[in-house]
Amino acid sequence: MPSKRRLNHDAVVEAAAELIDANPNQELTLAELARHLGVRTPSLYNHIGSLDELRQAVAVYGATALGDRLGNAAIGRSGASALAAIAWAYRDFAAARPGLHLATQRAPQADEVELARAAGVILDILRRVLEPFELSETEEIHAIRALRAMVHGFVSLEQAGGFGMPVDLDESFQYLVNMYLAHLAEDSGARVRKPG
Amino acid sequence: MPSKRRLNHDAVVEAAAELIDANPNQELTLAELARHLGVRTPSLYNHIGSLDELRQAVAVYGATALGDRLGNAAIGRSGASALAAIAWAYRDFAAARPGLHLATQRAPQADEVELARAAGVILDILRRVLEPFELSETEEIHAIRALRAMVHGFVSLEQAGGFGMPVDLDESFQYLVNMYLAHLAEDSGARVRKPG
DNA sequence: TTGCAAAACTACGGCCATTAGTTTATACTA
DNA sequence: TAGTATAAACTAATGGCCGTAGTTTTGCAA
Repeated sequence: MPSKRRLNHDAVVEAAAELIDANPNQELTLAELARHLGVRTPSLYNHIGSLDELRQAVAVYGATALGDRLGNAAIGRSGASALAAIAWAYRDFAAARPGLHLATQRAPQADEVELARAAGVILDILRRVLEPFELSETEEIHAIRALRAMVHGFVSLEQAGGFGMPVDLDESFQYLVNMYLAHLAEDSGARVRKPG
Repeated sequence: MPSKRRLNHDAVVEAAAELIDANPNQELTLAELARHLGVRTPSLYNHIGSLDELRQAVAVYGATALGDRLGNAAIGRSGASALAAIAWAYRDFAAARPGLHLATQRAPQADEVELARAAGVILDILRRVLEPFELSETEEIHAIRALRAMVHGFVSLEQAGGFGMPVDLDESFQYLVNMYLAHLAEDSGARVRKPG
């Protein structure tokens, strides 16, 4: 028997995240969320400004959760090992919270501040993990963009059911990660081997 | 002065594609499409079954257009040159028709037949272009998945505004393509160099 | 010229987001 | 412990959307 006065902003955002994880393909509605929370739709407006604002909050929530996971994955590792762990942690996150991962993609324009902060955390993690490879500033950005594109693309296609062939997806993902690490080792190794 | 009896299924689908290209971020509505076509919303139902069915038709239209572009890009090229041309053609397509590219992603479940056909065309193009590398069946699938993931991921992040750093995006894309081609050459080259 | 099929229309129902105004529960104060 | 203020719930209502039913109109074909 739920008493009144039990919701708050975070509880609504987390419930929305659960809802889209349960049904990643259909989009979030306030009506469905209210039903799920045992509340009338207008009551949600005591805690959120609008559906769009809620979507933004969910995106921030997802980006923060993702950053936590990636940061944890990198603890105690360095170099190629850390990069591989991060890549797999990203894929694990998307598998565990598919709706949240999707919601994090659709970038809203306004109120970028919080989302940018969450994205900045992830960027910092990647930068620190790439440090030992001693890339130039430009190369580092290329490398970060490449990693993000590869991992995000693979996971998105996988979740959309875009990979139909009967070959193990884990192996394909490992193939992709290996490609990235080999390229990085080659670039970095070439520089180390040719010091002056 | 538009006369009556001028719409048909293809015209509606193409108008929908134009509409989402003009506004890739907001989703397709029949009301807006009808306004754009100078027609009342129910009139559209003479040519489509439902909004969902229209979305599927737009996805098929987009996948077919993409397949055409990729096929054209590969004409007269082979090996690494063909792969690079295909990657760039994909990115060009997404830049030219951002809404159509997005619509092609969201894979509907039902009526997969037509979409599967369009996807099969693209798969065949990639397979034929990869032939000279003489990969095993499994390696070929890994290679196709990797290419799709990289290109799709880069383009998706680029269009979502996910790349904020001030470094040229063309160069980053080239970095990614080079990584792929180098990996492929190494694998293939290793096999050729070590024949027995 | 006339008839018919298809493509347009009007009218309507149901669901959704959102706003306005009201009631009620909880927490703080005395 | 009793009273009050605040905030969170509610009901009611609006306008937009998709989709259906039934009607009118158009353009082609006989």
